[in-house]
Amino acid sequence: MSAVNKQLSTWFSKSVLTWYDNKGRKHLPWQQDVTPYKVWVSEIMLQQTQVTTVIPYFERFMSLFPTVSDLANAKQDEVLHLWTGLGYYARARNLHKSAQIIAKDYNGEFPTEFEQVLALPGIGRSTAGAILSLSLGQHHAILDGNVKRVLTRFMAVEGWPGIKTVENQLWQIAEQFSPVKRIDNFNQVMMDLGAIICTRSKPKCEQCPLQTKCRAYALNRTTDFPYSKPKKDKPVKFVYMLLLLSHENKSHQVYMYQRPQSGIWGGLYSYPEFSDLAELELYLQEQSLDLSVTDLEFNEALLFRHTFSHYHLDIQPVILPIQSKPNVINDGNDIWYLLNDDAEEMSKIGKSAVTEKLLNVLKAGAY
DNA sequence: AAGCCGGGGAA
DNA sequence: TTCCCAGGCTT
Repeated sequence: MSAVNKQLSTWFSKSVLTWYDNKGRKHLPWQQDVTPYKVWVSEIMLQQTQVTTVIPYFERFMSLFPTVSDLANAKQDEVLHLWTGLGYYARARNLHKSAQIIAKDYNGEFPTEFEQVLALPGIGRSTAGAILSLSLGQHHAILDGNVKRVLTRFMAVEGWPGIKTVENQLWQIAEQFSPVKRIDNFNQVMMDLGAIICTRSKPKCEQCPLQTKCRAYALNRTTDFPYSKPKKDKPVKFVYMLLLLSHENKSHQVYMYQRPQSGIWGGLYSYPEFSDLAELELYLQEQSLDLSVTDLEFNEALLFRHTFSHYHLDIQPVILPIQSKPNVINDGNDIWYLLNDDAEEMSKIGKSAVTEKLLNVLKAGAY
């Protein structure tokens, strides 16, 4: 394992810190009146999610939950509701869970020991380092997607960073490049460089403060790094989604149930799913709806594909208007969701983007 | 080490 | 279409 030359390390940090002073980002919402809480929330939201997407979510979140205690006292549904559309909903559940731990074990004050922060659900090594360095100036390295890109290119690190040995190597380089002073600015500028200059495609090497000593640039192989993940074909899954529509008291309502905490869309409200028509038929019988699948007329034009990171999901919506609500399905863990626009604010529930899409289908169909 | 977990933007 | 993004957790 080759240690990084001391001179190179000094040159590296000095170069990027000068660039930070001139071009670094200093006006992001979570960079104003910095606190560990704000940095924490932003770091969680920014996991696998781009800055421009996060900003409006962050603003709403902070105005609803200004402190850790506010978050801890909130209902999980409120938190998931604010998270609707952001994805990776375990982040929201863990954020909420952590807030309650902080309220209970740390009197509502965000912990300041690395090990304590690392122990909170949803916070790994990089996020813990980011929170404590950016908000309190503690000396920890970070290794997110931006830093990985900058470092793999600068040092021409071969191999996919998902492999443990490569990742360990990157952590070592990250630590050796970290300056004793201005660790907060250093970590910030590493992310800035990765986001603004050392981009995935078409990196702006002409503007890069590291260009003269960048190995990938010298080799004319910038786009080789970081090595991409070996690809695998995504499997295709299929589901029917049942949109049970009730029309009562001049209002349209659709049946939704809360999904289990684990698995896809954990804790979010969604529609009943069926893998085949036999299953759907059985469900209708159980609900005493006096309907058979032969009565169903689903519009195949409504079929659409939703793609996850690891599989494709083909979704066939089945819209089924009914005269009166069956009293069998209501198990206390479900709701009849009002379709009126002004009713939306009343239902503070977490929904997936797919759910939102189907709600729009219903509204477009004048239901 | 590999799989799971979302959604959107870029190319 | 595919790929990746301020990753972490589970198996």
